[in-house]
Amino acid sequence: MNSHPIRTPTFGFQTMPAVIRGTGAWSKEEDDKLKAYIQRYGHWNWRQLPKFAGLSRCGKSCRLRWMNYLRPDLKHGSYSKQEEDLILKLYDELGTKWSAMAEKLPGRTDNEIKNYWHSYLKKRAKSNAKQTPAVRQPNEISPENAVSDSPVEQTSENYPLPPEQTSSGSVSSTYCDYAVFSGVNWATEESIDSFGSFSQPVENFWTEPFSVDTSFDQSNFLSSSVEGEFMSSHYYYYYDGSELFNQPMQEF
DNA sequence: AAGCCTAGCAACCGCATGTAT
DNA sequence: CATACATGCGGTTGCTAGGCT
Repeated sequence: MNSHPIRTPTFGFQTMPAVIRGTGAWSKEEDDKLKAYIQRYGHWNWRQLPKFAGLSRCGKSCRLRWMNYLRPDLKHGSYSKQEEDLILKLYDELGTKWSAMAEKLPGRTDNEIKNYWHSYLKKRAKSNAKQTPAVRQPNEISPENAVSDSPVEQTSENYPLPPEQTSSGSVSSTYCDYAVFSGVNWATEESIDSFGSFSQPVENFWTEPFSVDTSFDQSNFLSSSVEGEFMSSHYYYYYDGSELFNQPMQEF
């Protein structure tokens, strides 16, 4: 499938570029802008982000695009048998709590799981149900499944707390303040240098729309989904595979 | 070859929840 | 405590590609 067709439900295919329209399918250019911006500064405020990233999109749309498609830790492609079975099992336990399911399936998003369920697994579940008539209702917790012992389970309690709002910053951020998105490989000295100094991004960041800096090779940064971490002069950054956090240095 | 149908998937929408003021 | 704002979640829509007739 063409990954970025320009189309609009209202005006028809390719009548108006998405970058002008600000809705519809994302163009390669928009993806690059968003990806580069978040890698450089993090998603400190989704509502404001598109303005600074130079995108004609609403924050919600940017968030969705990042979460469901651009995040470097995402798996794309077909599901393994184990994943299918796990989704079926989780649906049995959780019902339509897609985000909760996504937590147990590293690299998969709630949207993706939901789509996969509706397009494929629902049928499989139905055929299974025919074979085994005594089917539990979704959300009904079975005794054998009541205790989650999934090795990939991680709750917010497992993470260090997100940063407090700093006295100098007027913007609160739940996850990452002007953070460079960090994964392994991308925390090399050269990588950090290519972004510029961490001690000075804030001023331009608040006042200038972001322009994509193509001087670094993004594919190198996106090639790894392994957890990683690095330090700036003031904050400690770490990436747990799905979220980026930072902590004031004194916390460590 | 052309038209129709359908599966798959990206994206949108509205509501719920969490957090700051 | 009330309100506003930001974010997250789940349901739904609509487009494309590919198979079928």
